[in-house]
Amino acid sequence: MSTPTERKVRVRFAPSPTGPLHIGGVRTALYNYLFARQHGGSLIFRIEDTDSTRFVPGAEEYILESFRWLGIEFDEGVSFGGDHGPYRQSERRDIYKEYVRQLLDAGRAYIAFDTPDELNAKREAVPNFQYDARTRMQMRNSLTLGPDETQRLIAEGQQYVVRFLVEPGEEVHVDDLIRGDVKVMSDILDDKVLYKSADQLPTYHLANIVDDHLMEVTHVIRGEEWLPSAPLHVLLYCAFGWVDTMPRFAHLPLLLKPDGKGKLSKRDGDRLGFPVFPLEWHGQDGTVCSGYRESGYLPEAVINFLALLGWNPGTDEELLTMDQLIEKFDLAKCSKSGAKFDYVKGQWFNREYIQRTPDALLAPTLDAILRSEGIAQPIERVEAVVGMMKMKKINFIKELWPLCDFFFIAPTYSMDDKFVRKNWKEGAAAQMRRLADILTGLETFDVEHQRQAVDAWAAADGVKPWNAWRVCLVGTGKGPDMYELAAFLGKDETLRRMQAALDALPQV
RNA sequence: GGUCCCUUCGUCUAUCGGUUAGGACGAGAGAUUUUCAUUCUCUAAAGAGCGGUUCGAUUCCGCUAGGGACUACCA
Repeated sequence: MSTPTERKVRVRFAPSPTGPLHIGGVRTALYNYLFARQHGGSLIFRIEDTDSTRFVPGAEEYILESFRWLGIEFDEGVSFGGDHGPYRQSERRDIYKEYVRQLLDAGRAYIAFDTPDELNAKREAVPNFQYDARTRMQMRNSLTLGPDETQRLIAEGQQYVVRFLVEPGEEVHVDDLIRGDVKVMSDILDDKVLYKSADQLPTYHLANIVDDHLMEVTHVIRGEEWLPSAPLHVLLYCAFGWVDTMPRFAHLPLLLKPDGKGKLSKRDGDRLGFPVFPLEWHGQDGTVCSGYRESGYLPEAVINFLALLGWNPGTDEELLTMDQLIEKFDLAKCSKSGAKFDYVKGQWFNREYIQRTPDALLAPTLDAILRSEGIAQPIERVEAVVGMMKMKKINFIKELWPLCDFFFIAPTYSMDDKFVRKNWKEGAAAQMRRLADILTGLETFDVEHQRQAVDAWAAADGVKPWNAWRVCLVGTGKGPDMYELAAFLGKDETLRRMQAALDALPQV
């Protein structure tokens, strides 16, 4: 038999369709993707829907669309095909039944009839009650009832569960790629429920191990919240006799709340004003959760930001493309401690990516905003504005509108504006009249011709007309280089605004 | 309560026994500038505590403290 390291790398991301995909889940998927790509392996998309009561319609599609947007690609699984299917656990009932049977026959599991109510009562009555070697002989199960009575109850239609029989006194080792050798005594483990007769489905633990085995998964890369149940999973591999091909584990540090304590949760987004989901989510109860896409994040920025939360390449590089991440990613370099979710830095990543993205790709976003403001412009004009303005201090394209409205709407003039007061001083009106004359005389109204003419005059007369000119064209202290702005507005509009300013402002 | 994991600037982190403990975000200051920005320069800012091991510990070990996760017929 081959060892996991010799086998072709196969990893999986296996969410349960109970709602929108959490940003922590996105990071887990990303690490799996990077790992798979780096090793020329496969990434599998499996749906873990063994809890029929928590199924949420639309969640699966939402998850798929999120990964499409982010550029995380799967090789096989639900909606991708592959020869290890089906990849939806609810479609694998018969497979699980077979393996439950195996465990039962081997005496590694047993049938229990205790109802949820009975168990709750027990937990109330006995402090720290746990269904295990110390207590199982006091419960209603096949061990205490005997085979005949067990068969009779089943035939009678009593609901039951199958529990894993954990032998005490054993030291269980979880060999974790990030944390090293994690030891746990089997005594502290409880006899976990593996299968429920009520819906004919296994629980996570059983389905997970059976599927990972059958799908030939070589590495299980998942969140730290699974570390406590990892020993149980190891024991299951042992019980099935699959230790030789047991996957290697890597438990990732958790994403923590930016403030206070605890792991990042759904509600923190609304509370602190940043998305915790990749895409906007519309719940059935009418609630809407904001998404990174709709908030104006570029997928590359989200990927880069997430990749560095819990891992780093060991160098000072921070801006990394997906290809670079694939090349540099290393599970051994993952940190062990949880990372507070620093969304301010996430915004910085977005700013960096906006500045690196071609104007033509950014223009449609601004164009949509302009249209919502009732401004329709040829897309080339919008693109030009993006080009002039994207170096401003903005984290999102939507922040551009208040900074660039003057491109499309003639300003009003007021001495109440600090910038106007400061720059519409003695001689300003005369300067602007002279400037208007110069501009009027220009045959070609582009940046270079303006610069030549105006700079020559400014140098000869020793004047600095630019700020007063900005008052005329913008109305206040913002905007791009004056020549670029004037060229964009065109000669007519430029002169019109200058005249309007001269009419409206004091003749100083 | 029990079990496990974790602990370097406010935050994300580098350091794999010997460093002026480095970088980034954020903050502050300055320079440049045709406004706002950009860019550039600089500043403040950290090894939880206590014991060991060692010639030498941020680094290895132990204890304490703190944080986190798990403790369902949920994943």
